[in-house]
Amino acid sequence: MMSERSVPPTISEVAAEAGVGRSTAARTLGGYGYVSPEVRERVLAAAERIGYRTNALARSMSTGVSHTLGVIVADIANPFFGGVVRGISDASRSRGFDTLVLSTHEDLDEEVAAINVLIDKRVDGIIVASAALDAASASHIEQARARGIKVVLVDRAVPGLDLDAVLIDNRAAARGAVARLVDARHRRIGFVWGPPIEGRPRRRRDLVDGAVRNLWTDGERLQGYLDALDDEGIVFDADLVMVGAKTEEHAQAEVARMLALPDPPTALFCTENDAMTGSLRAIRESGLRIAEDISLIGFDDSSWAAVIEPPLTMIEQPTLALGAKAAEILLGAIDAGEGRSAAPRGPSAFHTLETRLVERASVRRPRAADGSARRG
Amino acid sequence: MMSERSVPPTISEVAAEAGVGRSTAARTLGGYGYVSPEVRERVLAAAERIGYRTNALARSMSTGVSHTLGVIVADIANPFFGGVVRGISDASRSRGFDTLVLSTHEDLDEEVAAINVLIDKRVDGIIVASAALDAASASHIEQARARGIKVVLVDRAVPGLDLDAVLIDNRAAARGAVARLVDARHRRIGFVWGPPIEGRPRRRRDLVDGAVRNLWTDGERLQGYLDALDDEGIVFDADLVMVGAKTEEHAQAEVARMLALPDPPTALFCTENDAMTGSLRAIRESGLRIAEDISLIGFDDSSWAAVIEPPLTMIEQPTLALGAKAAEILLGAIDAGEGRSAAPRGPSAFHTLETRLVERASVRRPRAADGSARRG
DNA sequence: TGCGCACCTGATACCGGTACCACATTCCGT
DNA sequence: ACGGAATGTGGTACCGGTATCAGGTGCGCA
Repeated sequence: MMSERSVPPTISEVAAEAGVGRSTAARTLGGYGYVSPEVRERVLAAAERIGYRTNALARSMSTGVSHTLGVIVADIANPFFGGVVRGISDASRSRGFDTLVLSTHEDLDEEVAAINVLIDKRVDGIIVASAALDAASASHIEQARARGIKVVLVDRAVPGLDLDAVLIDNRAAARGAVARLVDARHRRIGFVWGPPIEGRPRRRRDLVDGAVRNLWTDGERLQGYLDALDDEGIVFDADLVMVGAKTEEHAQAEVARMLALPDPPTALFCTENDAMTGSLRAIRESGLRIAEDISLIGFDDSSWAAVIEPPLTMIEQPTLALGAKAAEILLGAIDAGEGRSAAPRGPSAFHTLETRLVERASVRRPRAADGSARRG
Repeated sequence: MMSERSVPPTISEVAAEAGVGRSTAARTLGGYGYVSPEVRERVLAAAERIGYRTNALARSMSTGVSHTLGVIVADIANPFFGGVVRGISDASRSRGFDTLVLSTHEDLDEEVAAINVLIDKRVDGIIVASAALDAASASHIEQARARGIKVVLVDRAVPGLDLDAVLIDNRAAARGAVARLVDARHRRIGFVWGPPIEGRPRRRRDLVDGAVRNLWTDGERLQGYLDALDDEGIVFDADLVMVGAKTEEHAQAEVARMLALPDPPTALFCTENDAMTGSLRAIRESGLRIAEDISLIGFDDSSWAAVIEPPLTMIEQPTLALGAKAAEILLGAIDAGEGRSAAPRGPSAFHTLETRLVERASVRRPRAADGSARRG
């Protein structure tokens, strides 16, 4: 046990206590070099006695490695990122790495600041769910790389950046979900959580551009929705996609608007948790019943979705796995980079993890399908 | 912009580039001491040119402060802790501090390891939601304090430890919720998420001991339940409290058991999110309707609770504020401790934040109250 | 007995900053 | 013209580790 002092003991004090030289104590405690069994024993006992703990900062200083990973996400309070961070944290800790988590509130400037903090703290690698939309706006990431810090992207790719990325196939997942709706004979399908553009565009192109220009995942999901529509030869109707602020309140308003249309949607595809709750509110207000009157599929499964009445069909993302995989790749790159600076790095790639469409009971045939089906 | 090299430039290189001495460069870049305007300009330009960034590790080495806070929670993927961490993170970043987050999976050994990591990394302060139940099992926390690291507890107090703690009044919140149920004429109220003890104890004492011996918050909430019962002179029935594994599945099983009782509960108080979803599953299976057949109040409000049918009455915890407050107190203590080691520290205290009972529609009078009320 | 070689230990020069202090200017008042 | 303050700069000793290397000891073998 250590004494009452509030300044932690150093290796020199251990050496003094054990009656050996500083370097001998350092060798035992650091686990390198040669020390005779008796001396080792003596040093260890002394260290124990005065409560010695290695100063990781000092060690990092001389070795040049910090055994710390930086993680940058939009919002740590979002359960999706919570899962990702936990996956990263568990995977890296088992390899002896700690994680410094920074949350950017989906703001690119804060992301740049976060990268700088991580550079300053000399982290060995960075995992980032970047808000950058293209290589041009991702120079901060290149900065980090130029300093020898390995970077891997998670959840969101940055088109044009040659970096490993661990993702789900947002486009395919969306397409699959919408296809499921079409299979159930829906032809009027609302898309909730669209691009935050002003006014109501009529051309698909404007919509896609708007989405892509705002958040990578949203763009992909919108594309998937469009893909599914195209697959089935359903004509696109701009009135059925939400535009504007990405808030639960606005989602509710937009869904209410869609529901009031002369030819309202019979199904809704929600790309996000708050989009789903907003939709649910609008549906309740309108007096419609889920499944019977309107079908629903959402992104990001949660325990609640399974217990509400009726239970909701949802797309499940492997959050923990996303994080764990990103950490593995990053740690691998760090190990590889140890030997050489411009190591024989494999080509960077997208690592796509599987999503799962968890079918429950919120999808049913529309009451009055405009196609061949007739009222139930 | 910096060159292609992957080793970051140091202050000496900036000095060379600017044609000044190392200390002069250090003084300009570090913002201390005296430098003439022209030289300052020259140094700044040189730094900019070669892309210099201060090595925070080296700085921490000489100054002894790391401007980093350690945060230890049970599970970063749990939305409750997600909110707390975000509160901490936002509050401390605005004061120039970064946060190192460690997640312990509710395991005391991992918590001890986490504390050691933070000691090794020389964090300036630690915020911990400890799994320790008393001072005896919290020696790792004392260790950190003995080394001059300030510690504040969040979410959970550790009886016997003289430390600041930022909490909600779990007992009062539970009591209030149960009182609300009693007001609605319920007398058979189930308690979901009890102590993980084996067998079915009949005495209150055993239950409380079991709960307290497992997790501080759970013990408090159970006490609050008991308080409310006592207030209203309702006899305690051990059959109405869940015991055993704290999982959604087991909660479901226990609620199913209660519902099958000859005199089943007419209301349920759930102390946790998974307890609530487990209960909801059991209720659905039994064919009962929420509110009409069985009333419900749960802990930890979420957007889902507001949108399901009927919307659920829930206790809302101020997660962000809990984290922010803890960070403020810790940062304050760090500032104060700067001057003197055994500073004129105010007495440590419990800082209790308000919870709110968000009344929605899951509480109604029982169909056939055994007291004065009669079937609706 | 002497030599070489394992075996073991302590000095010492880093890492990249901070901070103190000595020293060199310049400028001013007297 | 000279002492001394004001101003500005560079030298250098830390912080607490790591890592290399020189050197001391004791042993075996010729």
